[in-house]
Amino acid sequence: MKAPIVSSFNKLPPAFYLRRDVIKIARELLGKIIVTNFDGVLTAARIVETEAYNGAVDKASHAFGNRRTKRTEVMFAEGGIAYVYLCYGIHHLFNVVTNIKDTPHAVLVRAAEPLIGVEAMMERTGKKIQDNTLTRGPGNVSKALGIHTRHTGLSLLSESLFIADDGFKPKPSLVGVTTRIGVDYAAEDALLPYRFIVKNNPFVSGKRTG
DNA sequence: CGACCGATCGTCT
DNA sequence: GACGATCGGTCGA
Repeated sequence: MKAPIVSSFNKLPPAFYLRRDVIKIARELLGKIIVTNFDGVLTAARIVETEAYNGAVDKASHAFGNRRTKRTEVMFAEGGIAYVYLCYGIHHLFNVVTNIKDTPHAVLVRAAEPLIGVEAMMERTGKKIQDNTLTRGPGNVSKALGIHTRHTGLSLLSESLFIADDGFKPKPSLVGVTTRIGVDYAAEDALLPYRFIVKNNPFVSGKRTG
């Protein structure tokens, strides 16, 4: 199979990530393409599910109350880099850091649709058959794309990891909004409508369909 | 279907 | 020393 021309992908510019409204950015990331090129292996997938984490005022955010630790420090940097952390000792969850320096906003990518490098994704995930679970759920997205905690802090304008816009946008009527998954501990903030999905897309995780 | 459970380890208390 | 922004398997209805 012929390798697609990656250079035709338009990287999202720094200005995309530097904006103040992380909710809006989370919605706009639907339809964008994550491209990774680690160790000469090219993979790409279109984002179909995201969650916004609204920094210091969001009880669900690791940076709630402006909590700075070694792990969360990258969220306080200028937008346009990756925040990757280990969840349950097993899963490497990929987030997009947004907003200006010292405002720790982030968008968790929860699901995507494979575009390039399906075979590599299957090898990385150990899946023997290609199905909707390949890039369904945040743990699987990272695993399939080869994203690891070692990549935390890496620029999203780098050659090995970036987010691209090919002009595709999901129809507004197909964008669903729900509460976030797995953040019950966040009390009233667990009720915020910060999760965005492409309706009817089989890669979307969870059961809340918006 | 839904409920439950084990895996596995860096991070923070 | 406890606990996850999870996943995949199993068990029972």
